[in-house]
Parts: sequence; structure tokens; C-alpha cells
Amino acid sequence: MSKTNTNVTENLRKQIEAAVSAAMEQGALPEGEIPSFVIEEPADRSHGDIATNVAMAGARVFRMAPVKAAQIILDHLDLENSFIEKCEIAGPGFINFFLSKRYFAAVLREIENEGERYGESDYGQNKKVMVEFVSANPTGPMHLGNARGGALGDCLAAVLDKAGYQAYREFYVNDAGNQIEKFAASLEARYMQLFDENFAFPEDGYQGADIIERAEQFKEEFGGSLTAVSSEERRKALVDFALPRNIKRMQDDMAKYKINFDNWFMESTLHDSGAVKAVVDTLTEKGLTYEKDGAIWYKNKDICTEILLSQGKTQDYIDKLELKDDVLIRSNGNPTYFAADIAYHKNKFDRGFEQLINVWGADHHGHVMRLKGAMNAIGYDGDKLDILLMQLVKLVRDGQIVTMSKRTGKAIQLRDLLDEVPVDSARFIFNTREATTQMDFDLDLAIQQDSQNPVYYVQYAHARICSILRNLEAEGIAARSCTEEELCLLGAPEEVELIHLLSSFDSEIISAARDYDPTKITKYVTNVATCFHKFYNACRVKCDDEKLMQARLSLCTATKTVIKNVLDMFSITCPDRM
RNA sequence: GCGCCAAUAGCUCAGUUGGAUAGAGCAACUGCCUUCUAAGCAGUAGGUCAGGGGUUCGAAUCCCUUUUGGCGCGCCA
Repeated sequence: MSKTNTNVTENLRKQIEAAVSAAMEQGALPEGEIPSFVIEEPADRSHGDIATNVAMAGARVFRMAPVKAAQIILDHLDLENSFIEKCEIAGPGFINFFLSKRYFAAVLREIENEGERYGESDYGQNKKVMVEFVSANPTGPMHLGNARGGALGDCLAAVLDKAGYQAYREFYVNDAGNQIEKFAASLEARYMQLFDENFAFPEDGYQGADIIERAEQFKEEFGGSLTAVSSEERRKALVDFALPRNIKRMQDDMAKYKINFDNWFMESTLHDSGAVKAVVDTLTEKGLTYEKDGAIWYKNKDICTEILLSQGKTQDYIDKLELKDDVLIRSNGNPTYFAADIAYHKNKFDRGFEQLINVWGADHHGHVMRLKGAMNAIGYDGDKLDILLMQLVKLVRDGQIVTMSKRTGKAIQLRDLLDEVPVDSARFIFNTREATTQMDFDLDLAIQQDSQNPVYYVQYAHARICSILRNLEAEGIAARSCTEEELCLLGAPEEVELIHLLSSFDSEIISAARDYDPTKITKYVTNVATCFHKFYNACRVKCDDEKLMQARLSLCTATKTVIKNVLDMFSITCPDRM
């Protein structure tokens, strides 16, 4: 909410509580706990600007019909010096409040004063939050799921910043471990096949065409020099050649997608520094590991059982989960991804982040509990690690679902998407569906540059406002600050609805930050655009009444500010004309 | 088998600390530009909120259950 809005709501809550207390003291209501109640904006404006269910929520305590209790509360309610000019009892016992026009004037003046800062709040108390997202394997090109994760993660971080957190964007590069071995073997096979087509390709190798391309690039630059050396040397040379190029390609793609990570964190640094080994030693010292079949195992079952019991789950429920222990160090001496991940998240906490958010594909959900548990096990707070699970995207083209597969090499890659779809469109559309829901990405629609594409609808509202301002300026009419009296001329339903919506901008931001859900903001700004278009059709800005015209110009400017603040926040262009 | 996520109009989806008559867009039909951008707006039509049970003043929303779909249960990541 705008500060104006917040103040009104908070004051009203206190005033209602005071009224209930007073009624109880005077014996008009039976003594008891003040019930918890809601203050909200009714869906239907004829029910007022603000409504509360206090009388219904307290029906049991008050021991009387909600409508009667509501009247008693109203009798004890002191609304002097507030923005509320009228209240009434309605329906099953709601109390509806009607705001005075002075309130709407105050909202518009606040937006004018705050400008590009409007929408910010100190909700996050400047806490350092890390959002880790995309973190695609550098063994191949990024896919459509990475595109969704990128848009969601980047915009989530933006929302957190706006809500008063210090958000930090990080990309974790898995440049070590098993998949790099596979990458090496695949590269080697593709390289050797350029000289001997019968050279065997590993069964579990990466089949993508990009591997062949890298092998060909190496051959172009260095010829067949690697055919004569040992397999070990050959693989190392190929990985040293291909990996930095793959990482560079991911960085280029992310830059094109307008995502700027604060840090690209290399998994290999955790192995090189001994951090992975150290964390395994820590767990061993705590008695949480054991050896079996030549490997070192982590007692995941014990740790998770303890956590689940503390959450009130039954032993029966836990037994059904069939929790398993996990390997930290393989019998061949190599640490697992899991071991590195524990070290990585320890490292994040050690860098001073108070809250960690990871955006993961839903296919990793089996990994969530064990990682949080491991954080607890090494003395950190697993509850400060939140995993946002994102359902995978289905790509639709010409009404047909296109299945994605790295192995077939036929999948649509993030790069293909960005070649075809405008960045604005991709960033916006990926933020129109909650992370938890499966999403069909309609490629034809996203490419379409017309009104069906939601981002154009919002941008159009902004361009329209700019056009109005331009036209009036050409006639020598400049927008100016208005007096409260002038702003109180705004009273049409379309004007009131729009102001209401504008006033709730920072509460929308806070709500999106709290729920880790940036899609709330794309929905919100779409709603702002709709309300503006309705206002535009119902009320002419340019008119004979100079004061009314200026008041409407103020409303236009305030709307422009909110739309621009949202689009800027999401790194989506905000054109002045279309 | 066990677990996680989902199911709302013909299609794509909104709709949470439980609230008043369940909403948009697309598709169909009807209107609104000699005045600020028609990439817009207004209206008509379209519903067993997957089925069933429960909790209570009140359920799309919370609980149980059935069905359907996606995902996961590795010395992969």
C-alpha cells in the first residue's frame, strides 16, 4: 500500500480495536478477547472502499448477531480526523467504510512526490538475500526451462530489492564432477570421430549437436594434434577448450536476456579450496557419516526423521517416505554433487546472506529436504534456505507440443527462443504464470507483436499517456502540481478505481516479495493498464475545465509512474510511443 | 507403492491469513473513432470451481477421500 493507504488501514485497525474495548468496558459487549479480524478492500465498490469482518469474526465472543455487534462497534468508533467520511453495516455483518476524496488526493500527491521511488518500502529491512537461479550445466546449451527460471529468478530478485531487501543474483556453474567427465568423454568421441568415424561414443554421453560443434571448432584451430596423445591428455585439452566457451555462451545469452548476475560461482573453486572435503570432515566429526562399500555415506535418514518428527509428522508417515542415506564420497574417491552442494550453501551463509532462495526445476524436489537437513546438521538454519520449485515448461508451436531433450539435439534452446521472441515479451510472459504451475509457452503468441501479447497491452497504456502529455504540451499546456481541492474533482468510478489500484502498489510488491511470487506484479500492472484504458475511454483529459484537466493529468502522470516503475524494475522497455 | 505439484467458461488462465452476485483474455455475436493512440473500450452469450464427504454463521479457498495429469524416489545432477 502507499503510505497513505497503509496509514489509513493501520489507524482504522487501532480505532476498531479501541471501539471494541470501549464497548466491552461499558458493558455494551461481553468482556473477552478482541477477535482477530480482517480489513480489506471489497471486490464490489458499492460495498465501500474498506471493509471489516470484525463483527462476524467475533460472533462467538460477542454472543450476539453480527449485525447487532456491528452497530455497537460503530457506536463506539471515533473517526474524527480520518480520511473516512461514511460507514455502514451491510450483508451478514460487514462494516463498510467510505473514504473521502481528500484520501484520493493524498495518494496522488504521494506518488508525485516519490516518483521513481514510489513502490519501495522497508519491508525487507535491508536483509541480504541471495537468489540463485538458472545454474544450468555448462555441458550444453540452455533450454526453455532455464528461460523460465531466468525470468522468474531475475524478477523475484528485483521485487525483493524494491521491497527493501538487498538481493544478490548468483549463477552456480557446475564445472566439476561427474557431468564434466561425461562431457569430456563425449567431446573426445566427437573429436576422434572427425578422424575415425568408428570411434565409439559413450553410452551415457551427451548427444547434443553442440558437442560436435565444439569438437569441430577445436579441429579447425588445432587440427588433429590430439589424436596422438593419451586419452587423459586429450580429454583435458578438449574440456579446457570447450568449457570456457560454453560458459561464455551462457553469459552472453543471459546478457541478451537482460539478466545481470552479481556473481558466477564456480563449483570447482569449492573442490580446489578443500571446502568440499572440509564439510565432509565436519559431518564425520559430528558422527553423521559412515563407510560402506568403500564410499562415505551421510546419515540423511536420521537427520530428516528428526526434522520431520519436530514438525509433528508421525513415525508412520516418515516410514512410508522410505528415506535413504546419501553418498558424499564415491568409492572412487570423487565427491558427489550433493557433497559439493552442502559446501556451496555453507559458503553462501558464510558470505553473510541471511536468507537463501534457490529457483529449481521441480524435478529436483527430492533434493530439497536433504539439503535443508544437511544445513541444520552442520550448524546452520535450514529454514533460511527456501527452494522455489518451478514446474517445467512445455513449448507449443503451431498448436503442437514440442518436447525438449538435450540428447536429441532437436530441442528449442534458450538461444533459439531469444532469436525469435522479443526479450520484453519472454520476460513478461514467463512471469504471468506462477512458478508452481505447469506452463505452456505458446511460441507463436510470444512472437506475435500485437494486442494478444500481454506486454504490449501494458506498454500501450504507457505510450498512450505519453501521447496525451505530448499533445497538450504542444498546445502550451503543461502538467503542474495540483491542490487538494483540484484533485478532489476526481470522482468518476473509473478515476476512483484507478487511484485505488495505484495506492496498493507497494503492498503488492510486499506481497510478491513475501510469497516469492513476481507473477503477482505482472498481474497487477496488467490490471493498472486495464483501469487506465477504462478511464481513458470514460473521461477526457483534455477538456474545458482547466482544474479538472490538471487533476486528470495528475492521475495520468501517477499511472505512468507506476507502469514505468514496474517495467523498469523488470527490465522491460517502456516506450513513449508505439 | 510412497511423496511433491496441479485440476475453475469451448481454449489459456486470474481468484489465500475462508467473506458479500466466481472474474479476465482468446474464440462467437452486437455496438463505440470528423475531439487526447481502436495495440483501446462497452455489451451479449458461455460455470456441477474434476467427483464425493467433512469443518462453520459462510468453502473455489481449509481437512479427508476418489479420479485424472505432470514430476520425483541412483555411488546422476
